[in-house]
Amino acid sequence: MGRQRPGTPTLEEVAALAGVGRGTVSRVVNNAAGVRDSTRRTVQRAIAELGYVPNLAARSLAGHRADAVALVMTETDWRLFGEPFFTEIVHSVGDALTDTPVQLLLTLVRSDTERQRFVEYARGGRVDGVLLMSVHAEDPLPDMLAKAGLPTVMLGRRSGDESVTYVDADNAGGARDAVTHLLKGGRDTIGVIGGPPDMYVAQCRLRGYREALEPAGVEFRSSLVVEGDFSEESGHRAMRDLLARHPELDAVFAASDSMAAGALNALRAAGRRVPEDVAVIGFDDFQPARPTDPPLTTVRQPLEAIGRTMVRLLLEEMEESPAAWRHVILPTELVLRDTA
Amino acid sequence: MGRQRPGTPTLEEVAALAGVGRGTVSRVVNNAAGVRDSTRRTVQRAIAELGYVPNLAARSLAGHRADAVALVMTETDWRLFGEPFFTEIVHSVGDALTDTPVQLLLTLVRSDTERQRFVEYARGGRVDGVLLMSVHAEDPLPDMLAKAGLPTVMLGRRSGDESVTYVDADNAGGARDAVTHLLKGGRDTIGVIGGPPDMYVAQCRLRGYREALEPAGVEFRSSLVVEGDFSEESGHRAMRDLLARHPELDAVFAASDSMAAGALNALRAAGRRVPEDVAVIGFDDFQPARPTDPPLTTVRQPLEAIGRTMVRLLLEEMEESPAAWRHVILPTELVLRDTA
DNA sequence: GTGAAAGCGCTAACAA
DNA sequence: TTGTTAGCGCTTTCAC
Repeated sequence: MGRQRPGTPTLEEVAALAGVGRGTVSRVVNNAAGVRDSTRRTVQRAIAELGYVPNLAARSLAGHRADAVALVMTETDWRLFGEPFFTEIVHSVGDALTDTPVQLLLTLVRSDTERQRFVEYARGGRVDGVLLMSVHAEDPLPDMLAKAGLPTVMLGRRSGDESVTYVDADNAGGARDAVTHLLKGGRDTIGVIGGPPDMYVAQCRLRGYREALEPAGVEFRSSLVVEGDFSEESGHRAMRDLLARHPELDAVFAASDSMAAGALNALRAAGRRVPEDVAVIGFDDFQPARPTDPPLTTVRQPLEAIGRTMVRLLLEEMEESPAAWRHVILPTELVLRDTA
Repeated sequence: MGRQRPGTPTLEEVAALAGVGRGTVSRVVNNAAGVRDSTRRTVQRAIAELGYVPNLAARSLAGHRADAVALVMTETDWRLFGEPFFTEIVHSVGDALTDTPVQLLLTLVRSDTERQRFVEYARGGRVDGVLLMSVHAEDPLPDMLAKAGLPTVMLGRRSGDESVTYVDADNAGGARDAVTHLLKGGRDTIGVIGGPPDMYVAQCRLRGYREALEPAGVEFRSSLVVEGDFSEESGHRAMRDLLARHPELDAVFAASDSMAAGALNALRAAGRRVPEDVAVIGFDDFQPARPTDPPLTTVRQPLEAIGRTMVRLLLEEMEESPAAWRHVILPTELVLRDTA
């Protein structure tokens, strides 16, 4: 497991070649002020000549920082890897870090072994902060990191009273908007394809559904609620169940776009026209699975803003460890794409 | 950008509490031999009491290794993120590392800035080796890493005479098998949906197609070749072009499963029955995009073995930097799934 | 089997 | 503006 990369020049050798002290070279390398321009150039030449690259372990040890942050995906998130949701978050996090010297590290945590390994990695000082995509209520990782005093920001929350800094979308509000839109369109038998009930995000979206029904005077019926797992396949299955139970339904709100896509196909297979007979609204603003799919009305999450905000909060916590955690909830937007 | 995590206990404090020397604690922490069992237990108790976690920067600095490897995805690979291809590789790489103390770091390189940042990270000694998924011919990253003396293993190769250690599937052979199978089934007007011509993997798969035609006495016609970019959409488009040019074709070999899925839909939209009228074979053994899709005959790459082999080669190069690079080509397998 | 001591290469504080 | 110096916390000889 050992490795050597001998022959790597050190600060000291650069200093010797440039005929200056170690401190000066360090200042040049770190772009610090207080170095005469001519000196700086001399040093830069020496750096180039030797092909000097700073030893990051030494820098970390002396400087008490790693200049790196981790974006952790748990087993659960991993399934979302393919979703534009995930892609966009990673992209926006990456974008938010481009102007900093911070390296972004994606890590996959699938088992307790890996969880343990990662915690040791993080506590060992290899990263200055952690972004978590995990949202499952029972995941101990957020608390392990928080207990270790590591700046941590979560995407979404595990429950209503989350004790770790997080950024979330207004899930209940988005769902409310979607269902209200359907009601205004004259639909009143609206099925719901919900997410896993143990995920807070799913609870919120279901709550939004109920909150929209009330002011419209439409009674909530639990037989109109079917449970999915955010996957397209589960949406398909759920839609078939719903149709069997309520052939008369005229609209469906799905808690994710993947499930909405599955529902769409199930409806078509059953001979229903979408959206004429049954309107479908999804959540997340993923692109349709196939280019041949019709555009779907959906609740858009501001993914770019979510990623950017997560980074902002993390960097802030890294600067000055704040006394308390903070929460940011970002608004969603109903994107109408149906022709009917 | 600064950060502190004060109050973290050090080796020295553990040694003091346990009433032993620093060296002994180090041996215990690293599970090294040569410590009396009773001493070991005393030390472990002290470690637990203090909640000691090794400072990885110090360990790296003194031990000349990082106990971490990076799996780099370039912009190009990023699009594959969603594909089971990618997922499986990452999983098998992760699996291959579970029994080692090596942390796997996924990193995304989208721009020259990020490329530069990563190279500094790697050359700075934060990782002991690098796994590359990039396969584009013009990517300078492999050479940058090789020049820096970093153990590097690529998935796929950039050209026929690759100068960096790599693991690849037998792409030409797999394509040959697929097309031979079609020919044996009595199909002789076989369209090809190829990948980007600047990618070696695409060249190999196209070559395999030609190699299969020859012994069968079927003439190669360039009008039967259409270029895609591995995406489902490009497969759809390509299939329409092919149909327009050769309405009489009775089979299609697509250089990726995504393109095969796109082709499948285009064929259906054109009223062709699959596989009765037109047989389709893909490559990669991705799952069909939708649960409602019929199973597709495909050329399976041994993804698990590829990931495992990459890790094995990398660990070997990390142990003893070898004099020369090595190549491993793994066989593919034709998986028949069509009913016809 | 164990302790002491010499670095690893850098940052940052302090002198000059 | 620049050089000097004291660590950062660990691994690894080398004595004992």
